[in-house]
Amino acid sequence: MKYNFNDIEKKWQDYWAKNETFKASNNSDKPKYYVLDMFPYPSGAGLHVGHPLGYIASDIYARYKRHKGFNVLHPQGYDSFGLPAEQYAIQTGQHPAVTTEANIKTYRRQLDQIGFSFDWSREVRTSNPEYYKWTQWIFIQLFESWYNYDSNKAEPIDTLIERFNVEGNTNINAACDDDINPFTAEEWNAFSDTEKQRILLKYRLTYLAETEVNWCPALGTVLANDEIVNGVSERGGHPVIRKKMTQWSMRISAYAERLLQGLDTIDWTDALKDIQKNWIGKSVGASVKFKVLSPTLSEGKGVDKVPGYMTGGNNSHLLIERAKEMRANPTDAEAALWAQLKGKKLGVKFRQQHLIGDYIVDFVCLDKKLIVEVDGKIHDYQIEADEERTVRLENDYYKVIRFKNEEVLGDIDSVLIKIEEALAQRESINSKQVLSSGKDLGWEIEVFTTRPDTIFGVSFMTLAPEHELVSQITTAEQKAEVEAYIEATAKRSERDRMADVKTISGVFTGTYAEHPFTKEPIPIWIGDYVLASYGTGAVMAVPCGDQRDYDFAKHFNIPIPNIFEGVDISEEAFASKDNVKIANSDFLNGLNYKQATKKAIEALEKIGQGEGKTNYRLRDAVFSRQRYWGEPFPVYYKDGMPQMIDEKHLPLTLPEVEKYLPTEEGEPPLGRADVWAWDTNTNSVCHSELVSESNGFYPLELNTMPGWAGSSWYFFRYMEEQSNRGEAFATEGALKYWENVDLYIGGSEHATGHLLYSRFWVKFLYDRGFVGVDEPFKKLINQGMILGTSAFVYRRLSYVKLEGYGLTRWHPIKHKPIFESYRDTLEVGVTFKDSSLEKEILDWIKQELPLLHHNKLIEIFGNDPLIIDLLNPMSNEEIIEFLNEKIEFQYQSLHADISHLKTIGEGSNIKYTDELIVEEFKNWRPEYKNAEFICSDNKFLTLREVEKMSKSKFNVVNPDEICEQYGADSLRLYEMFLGPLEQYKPWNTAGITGVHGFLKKLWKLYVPFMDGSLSEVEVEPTKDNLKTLHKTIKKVEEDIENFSFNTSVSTFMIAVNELTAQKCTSRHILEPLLVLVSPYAPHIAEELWEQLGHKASISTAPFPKFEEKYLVESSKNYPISFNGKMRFTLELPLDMSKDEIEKAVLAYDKTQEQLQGRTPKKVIVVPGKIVNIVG
RNA sequence: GCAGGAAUGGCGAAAUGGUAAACGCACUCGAUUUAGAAUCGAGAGACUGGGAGUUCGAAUCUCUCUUCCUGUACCA
Repeated sequence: MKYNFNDIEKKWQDYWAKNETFKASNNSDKPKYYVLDMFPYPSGAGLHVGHPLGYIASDIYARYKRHKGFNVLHPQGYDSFGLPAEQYAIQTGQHPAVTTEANIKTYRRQLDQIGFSFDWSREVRTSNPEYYKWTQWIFIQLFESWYNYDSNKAEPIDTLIERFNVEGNTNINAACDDDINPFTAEEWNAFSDTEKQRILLKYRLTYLAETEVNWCPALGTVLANDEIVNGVSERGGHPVIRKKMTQWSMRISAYAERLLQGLDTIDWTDALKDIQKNWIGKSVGASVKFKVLSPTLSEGKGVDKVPGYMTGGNNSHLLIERAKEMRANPTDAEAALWAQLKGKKLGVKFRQQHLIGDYIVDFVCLDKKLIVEVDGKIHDYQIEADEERTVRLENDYYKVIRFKNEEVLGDIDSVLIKIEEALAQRESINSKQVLSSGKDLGWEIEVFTTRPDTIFGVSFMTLAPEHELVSQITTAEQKAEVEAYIEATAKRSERDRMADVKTISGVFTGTYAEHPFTKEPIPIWIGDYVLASYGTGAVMAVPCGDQRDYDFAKHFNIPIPNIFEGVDISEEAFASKDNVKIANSDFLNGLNYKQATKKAIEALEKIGQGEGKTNYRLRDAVFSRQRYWGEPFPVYYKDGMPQMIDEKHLPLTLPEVEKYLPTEEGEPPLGRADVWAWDTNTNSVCHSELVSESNGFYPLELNTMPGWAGSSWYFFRYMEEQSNRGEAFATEGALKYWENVDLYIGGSEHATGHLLYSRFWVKFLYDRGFVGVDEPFKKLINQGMILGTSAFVYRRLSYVKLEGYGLTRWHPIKHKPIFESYRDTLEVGVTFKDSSLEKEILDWIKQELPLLHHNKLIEIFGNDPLIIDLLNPMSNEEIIEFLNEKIEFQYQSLHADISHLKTIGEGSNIKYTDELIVEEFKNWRPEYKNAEFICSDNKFLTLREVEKMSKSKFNVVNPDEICEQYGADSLRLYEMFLGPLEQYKPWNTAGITGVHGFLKKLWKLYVPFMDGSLSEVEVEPTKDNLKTLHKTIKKVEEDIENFSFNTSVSTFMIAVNELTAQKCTSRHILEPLLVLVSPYAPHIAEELWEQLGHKASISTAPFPKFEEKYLVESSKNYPISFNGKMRFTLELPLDMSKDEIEKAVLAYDKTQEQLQGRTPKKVIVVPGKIVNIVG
């Protein structure tokens, strides 16, 4: 009787599929249990051994729960919209639906072969129109909702409109855009429909807004913050730039507080909760307004007040004469334009030939910082190029628009319209002054602080260099320095700033703010340690309580007042909030952090210069993607305003396009669709060319939804049976029965994406009464990743090093690829010189160069004029001479596919070595065909390193082979046996024979039942049999409940070893044992269960009941320790009292031997555990 | 920098404050076998990263240092 795992596994997989063994019921007397795996994306590479880890764990749990009498929902499906299929479509022209379908087939085959107990009747795919109909429906609900902070939940937008109708918006406490203007009910009712829509958009939970987004040109799409890793795209590693675009956004920030609070109600790991907490980034504190003092008020500390129109720089005294001269002699175009601009003809004041910094601009509106330039004459006195000057001016927040002489003279009307448009987009400086209550200049700086208690410790303020007030408050004296600083910091990339956090830099603006309580002047600095994007872009610096402020103050010799009682701040700031009293702080003296914070906020509120405030780091989520393969928005545009398609006309299905690329105009791929407009007459999609608002044909939205749209609610869809899915995303009964996911297993990489967004959507659906739970996943476990061992080959690259123009440049030399066998002295990314290697390269170039060498040079060095123009005029000899000593080298490491490595052993013991099979590697890529391989000892070695298992790293191990060789049960057991579920572990098949051997041994225990060698008489279990069984039941049950699957595999091994030694043939032992094993190794369990004579599947057989009585012992082999060290053991009855044990132990020979006549000081007796003798 | 986690044989790992190293791989020897594989049996091997403390007793609790991993990035 051999254990034919392949046949057995096939047999039971077919049986389960045919009998729908794991189909969940929506009507059951059993308690419910919902086990879910994180939604897989069906990639073209199929499953590798890392993927099933979590699936096996959840499957064990699901099967265990069935044995425990639960009605288990354990579904699976596919997050089938996504980038890879689209990238593939762009490359090959294959429709993403086709490749996705093929990928799903592979996935399904592989999943089936591992024997998962999924209820496939409930499968969902996000790319199915019957599914995304409801994704679109949820989007519409979000659009039709606003967030009311008073009731603290989302409400239908109609309730907001009603309130606008009767009271305007001044009393509304809503999550909304920042730029809301107050209006009364009368004003609201007078607004046009379009205007009303525009305003409502600022309140809706999903809204259109111009946002700065992470644009990835290579992928042609926008990426979310969490899709960017180290400044490049997570998928593909392409560069990402900031770009302004009109996008759909989700007002997730409205839910920041509830997303944070909700974490306390769910059973997730602390690590995961911490990640979400950090991402939400709540800080409680106060917003404080500091009045900006005019320099004259600062009593000699500032400089004389400069009139607002004097915007010239330090050279004004020289330039002003030229400006006057130019005003007197305008060109025709300038004169014509000036006639139209002067005297506030456009509603704003323009000045002509005006000094801005060191420039003279043609026309400027200072209030709106708009400069109008008329080109066409030579500015002989002006050396800088116009472009550079524009950049400098725009750094100062001026907007520069240019016109040509001909434009002004030929069509002055359109020039004026353009100027008016530009003016309309500019904010007025004066309008800000109206809002403020500053004493003199009328400006205020608002800051956010988490430490309002330290307000008396403020000795300066720091603004981000990008802060809008900087250019306005900077005094003439400081102007040059401030401008230089802004320019310098603008050049520093984000990465530079990050890498270099130690350098302290900043500049004084020359202006002072007024302390709200002491009225002392506080110098205002700018510094790039303050981020424009967080809070208000300004901080009140408290150097004694904040290390960065402290460092800044030390560096620039700014006073550091100490406001903490009895704290030494001579070396560093005191940043703790605990155990300290405030001092030198007027009315806050003697208070602790909490009391002082409260009192300071009260005082600020009293004088109207601040209030308690909570800040969140969480930003609204961009929801648009410029992609084809995603859910279309159910949106068309009327008067530029988005309109929702009525839900009864959903789904709005994805149209066909001939190509999956953006259009020539840069529109998303849907812009290519011929049939992509909305006909409001028939409520259906119509030909794009028909668009005409008067006839009711409107353009449809061209963006599609991001990947997280479909995955934010799929767990509800599983609750509904296929047949009822038409009427709702899930019926009320189904939602009520299944509630939410009891156990969710997946990787921690989804911590800030999927897991946060789904919580947001669920809370929203809950608010609007569509679901009855406000958290999707009650318990969540992160499985660790299985790592692969990659192989790296080292490629030697050659460069020409040229110096000049103050820069060093390395020009790559394009010779055939050269690979070197790995040795530990090879370093990646470091350039070095080597004369013999250089000679080789020079010889090669010499040989390559023909007499007319221009084209060849381009072939070798690339078409870069910096080097080609340099070398081309030289003769061949001169070129070689010139290049001498200028060649440098560098190593680059590349992934080789591990299948190109030599193997040792065969069959089950096959192992990859470090050695590369050069011929296979050469044939892998056409560009390696002629590559040179430098071996050592006739071997070409790779560097093996453990990293994430991934197709792109060519280190994947496919589970198919394991299944074929050892069977799915062995794979399942082995993956669990590798170690704790959450741990990261490299894949190594070395131990798989161990678990496979265990299964064979298990099988052997049952052979007597199969080969007829067992007599018909039932064998009664022995005491030992029962002890082994019940010990195992207890341990396995505990282990599964604790998700400690590795230890239960050991427990099975121990049980089988013991039962084999006991020669157990009792059905009363072997039957329950199968049920214990069944969640882990279901195929063998089913087969043996059947062999024991059962007709029904083992899957719902009751889990054996643990009975303590079989483990009860009458005696215990007590470890006897002396001073905590165990010396020997002594068998004593368990019913002995403490005193009796002590007596018995002390009377024992060995005890006396150990004591050697000493009297023990103390004897510790823990009955049933241990005896410890001290002395 | 901050937050979280980890460190036990050659390897993966186990151990409610109570006999440290279970279980598996690899290794050695023996049996069976023409040989190998498979199977069976036997065996060798780590005193828990370093230091201190609490305790009758510490892998486990506290402090500290070292190394590694993960997350996050000047968050006011």
